[in-house]
Amino acid sequence: MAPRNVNNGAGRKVYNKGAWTSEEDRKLTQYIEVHGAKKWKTVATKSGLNRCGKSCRLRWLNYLRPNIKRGNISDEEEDLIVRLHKLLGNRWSLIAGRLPGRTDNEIKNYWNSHLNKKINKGKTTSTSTAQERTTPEAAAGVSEVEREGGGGSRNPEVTFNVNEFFDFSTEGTNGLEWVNKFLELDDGQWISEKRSTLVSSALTSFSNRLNSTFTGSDLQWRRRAV
DNA sequence: AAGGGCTCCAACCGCCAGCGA
DNA sequence: GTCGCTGGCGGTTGGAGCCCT
Repeated sequence: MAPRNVNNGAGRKVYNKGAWTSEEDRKLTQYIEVHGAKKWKTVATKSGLNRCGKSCRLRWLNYLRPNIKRGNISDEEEDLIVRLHKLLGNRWSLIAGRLPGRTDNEIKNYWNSHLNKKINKGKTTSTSTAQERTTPEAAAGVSEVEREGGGGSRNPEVTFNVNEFFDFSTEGTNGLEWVNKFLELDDGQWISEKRSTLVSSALTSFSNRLNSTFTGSDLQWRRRAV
């Protein structure tokens, strides 16, 4: 689909909107390869794309950037998403930060189209899959953290301190402390059985992230949570 | 075969926080 | 201190493709 031109009627610059063309992708990729992915407004203007900076940023982060994994979300990844969602709620960027190569948008979409449905189904029928063992609150988008009086900075009514909970400052062991705390939250036999799988998955995730322990999303969450 | 409904996902939108002037 | 700009986030939308009748 060709991008459509949208006139805002206010005499301001009119940007292309809608699906990106391969030519636009090429231009954006070329520009970022040379100048880097920063100053998105500059990227948008200097790359010769008739797009706003936000649009360029989104396209790069969700589609063009290297090491993006697309589709084929594994069982381990799915388990991790479900568990993280149970704990964190709809903090897609934070969840995505724990799944190398996955974007917040992809996880959000995956949740809305696959997992949410599965969980809702699980609420009515007793089953044994990981995602269906999550609580009704989780299925309704309410995290454990939020239920227990916590949450992120986007909810002013909650007082949960992210830094205390995860203690990022002491994540010297490849950031696995949080995983242990996370897994300790759950009792019951299932978590014991799943623990090794989850830890293994988390290990893979974090070993891939040795060179940059935290993503920008994590850092932003920390900033906001303070 | 057709057309109506459904699903999935790329992209947009509005809001908010950080930062520099 | 405040104001405007920018980047990042979660929620939502729109359209292409698939499925069902």
